[in-house]
Formats: sequence, C-alpha cells, structure tokens
Amino acid sequence: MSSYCALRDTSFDDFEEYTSEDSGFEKSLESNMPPLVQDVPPPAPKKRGRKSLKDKQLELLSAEFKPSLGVQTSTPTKPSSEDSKPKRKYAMGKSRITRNRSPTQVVKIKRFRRLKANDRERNRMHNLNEALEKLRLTLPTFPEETKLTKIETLRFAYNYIFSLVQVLELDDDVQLDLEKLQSLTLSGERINKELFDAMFINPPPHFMEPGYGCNGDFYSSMHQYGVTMNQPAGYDPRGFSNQNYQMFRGAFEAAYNGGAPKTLNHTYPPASYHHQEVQPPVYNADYYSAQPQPNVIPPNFNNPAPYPTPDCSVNPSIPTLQSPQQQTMHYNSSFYSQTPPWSETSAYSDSGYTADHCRKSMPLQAPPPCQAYPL
DNA sequence: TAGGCCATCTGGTCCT
DNA sequence: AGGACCAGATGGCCTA
Repeated sequence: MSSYCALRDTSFDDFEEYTSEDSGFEKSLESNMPPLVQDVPPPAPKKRGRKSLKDKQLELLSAEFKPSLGVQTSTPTKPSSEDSKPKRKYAMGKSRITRNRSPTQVVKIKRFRRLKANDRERNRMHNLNEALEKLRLTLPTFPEETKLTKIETLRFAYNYIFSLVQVLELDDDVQLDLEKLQSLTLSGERINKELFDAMFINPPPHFMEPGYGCNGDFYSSMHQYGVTMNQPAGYDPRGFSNQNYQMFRGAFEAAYNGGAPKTLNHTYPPASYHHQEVQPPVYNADYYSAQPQPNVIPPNFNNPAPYPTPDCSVNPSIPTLQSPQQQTMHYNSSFYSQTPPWSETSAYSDSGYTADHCRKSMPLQAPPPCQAYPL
C-alpha cells in the first residue's frame, strides 16, 4: 500500500516540547524545524483535481523555516534528564499551545498542525481511493476502457455481488457459455448490451410500475420483457424459466469470468458469518474461479447453514478463465450507475417504493456483506 | 459554458 | 492531546 506524507512524523508539538522554555522561539524554529519535504514520492499524476495548495503552503512554511547555511538542520535531540530543568507549572486554563506563546507563535503552531492534519487527511483519502481502485479492478472489465466513477463502482459492486449470489442460489443444472448466451434471443431480440442493461441492471423508467414485486428489479424487468415466469403454488420469483435462467446465468458467468481476480487468496464467507458457532472453512480464489458448485449455497439471511467444504484441489472441473480481453460482453457506463432498487436510498423510493416495500413484496433478500476480495 | 467528477482544504466531532 | 473520521466548501479538469 502506497502512502506518502509531506510532513515528517516529527511533530511541531514535540519540537515545541523541548523548546517551550526557549525564549527565542522564533529563532529555534528557524534552526530546528524539521524540513518540510516529502518522504515518499507522491502518487502518479492525476488526471483531474486542482493543483494542491499544499505545495504552496509547504513552500511558504519551508521558506519560513528554512535553515540558513551553516545552521544545524538535523532533528534536534531532547536534552538529557540531567540537563532538564524543573517543570514549569502553567496557569490554569491555558493550553499547551497558548501558554507562553505570543499570538504569532500560536498562529504558526496551529498552522503547522493544520498542515499535518491536511496531510493525514490526504493520505487517508489516497488509501480509500486505492481500496476503491482494487474494487474497481475486481469488477468485470470495461471494453470501452471507461473508468468507473466512485459511485458507479460502488453501485455496480453491490449489484454484481447481489447477482452472483442469486446465481449461486439458483438450481445448477445448466452449463452455458458466452457463445450460447449470445446466440439466444429473447422476444425476438438478440441479446445486446442495451437489452442486458435493461433486463438486469438499469430498467427503463416506464418499467417501474406496481405489480411485479420490487419495481425496477431484475425480475420485474424480465417480466416486462415478456419473460415467462414459472409461478407454481407458493410463487417464487426466482423460479423463472429454464431458458431465461440460462441467459441470466450465462450473462453473469461471462462477467464473472471476465473480471474475477485470479491470484489473490481470499477468505469467505464474510466476517459476520464468524459470529456463528460453526467455524467456516477458508476458501481460496480457485473456489471462486470454479463453476458454482451444486449444493454449495452461501448463507444468507434465510439460510444461515454452514458452508460445505469444496475440495477445489482435486476438482478437475475448474474451468479456464477468460482473460478480460477475451470478454465480449459490452457494457456502457449506465450499466453501472443505477442505485440498486433494494437500496434504502434508491431513486425508486421517490416513487413510493422503498426498500422496505421491496422486502415486503418480494422474498428476495439482500446478500450478506461479501469479503471474498478483501480490499 | 454548465455540469459532473474529483482532489484538497477545513473545521467539527468522536475516540483513544 | 492528537489522530481518525466526516461532511461542507472550493476550485481545477473534462466533456457534452
């Protein structure tokens, strides 16, 4: 994990600690202030974002605290205990910053701490963005090479995980590759990215009509597209036809094969599962690279049963993964940008259908938090 | 040029 | 006291 810090760990406050009794505070700043340089090179040049004010500020501070030639510039050492003077007792109500400080000194100290906080915040955001980038790379790749925005990445990740869980929960008696998927038609329409988008991810607004459980969801979309849903007694919205299941399964397998990480070791199920008494086995990437295993059902809120232990090491059926370049499914940005309809903050809630409504009208459950690919 | 996206700064709050 | 976290503000870059 890369990180950088524009300011050294040597804090102004520590520095202040052993100069607090130095009447020549300004002078000590000049001679003892740690150099304000970057320890580590900054991240790669950014495409966006304004030019950092940090550099200007640090330049100013550096100039202000720049040691003159011939002046000791190494980090000053704290005087030994023998040399230390008796501790001064400070007036009540005075902070370490304000005591014995001129207004100018207080301003400078606060400014220095502010710059340190800025640096920490910047580094924190870089770490956050780095984690988001890992998530972005975990998702199916984009032939168009359009970088997902942050919100798109998060929304698509949620949908993607949800979809994969749904696939795993379905019956697993169909083997379908991408070619077969692409040869299928639905209502006389060849499956293309627009139809895929509309069916699975981003149903058009006019599909958002009451009557199909959670409006805007996958099943509603399929129904709107004329998909015949099996509706046996005790209607289960997941029991759609075999052909439509094939399309669903194949589509997400294609995405799955195109974007699943290949080399990382992961643990699964999520940490929340560890709260249960049964200790689950550790799954590796091969497990997730393999075809969904029959009778291997991840626990959800309705099915907290223990995980079976797949023996991937001796399973010869693990398929060869497609590289992202081989993936032929095409998605555009809108594929990723929709708030999941089961989300509490979904735009669908504006139409009166909230996540709570979805839960009541559909037995589908949101997937458990997935930690298969730790960031 | 407006709007989206982003990085950064900033002050407040909470926690250790 | 100081760090982590958060959200609002600001301004730069890019695109339609």
